[in-house]
Amino acid sequence: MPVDRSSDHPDYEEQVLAVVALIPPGRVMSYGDVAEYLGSGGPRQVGRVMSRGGDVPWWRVIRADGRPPPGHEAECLAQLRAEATPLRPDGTRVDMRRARWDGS
DNA sequence: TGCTTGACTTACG
DNA sequence: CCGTAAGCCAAGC
Repeated sequence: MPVDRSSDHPDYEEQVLAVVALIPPGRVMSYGDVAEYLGSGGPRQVGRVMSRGGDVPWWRVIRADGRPPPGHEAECLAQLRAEATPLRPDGTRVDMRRARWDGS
């Protein structure tokens, strides 16, 4: 009989991590962007996977307002800066208009 | 079974 | 710029 996966997504973590790994240096995606790219779940689910951690450039996934996740601001900004990611003049947020990656 | 929590987002004041 | 409110989805207790 067909497997009921209507509420079963054990591979979701793999999907999210795969997309994050595809983000090129100097670019970023918001949690909502990753969710939309996958076409499943939502920003919170992506955030949940990211919080679990993974061998991916997690710093390239930030909030929609261009601000890094709480508790990782310094590390995230350090990495973004090292990769020449377009930052706001204040240096505390990312210039989403330029840094946002659409998957091209 | 039901409420709380969380690396979210958008809108309003 | 900051705080609050509502919407959102899955996991944990």
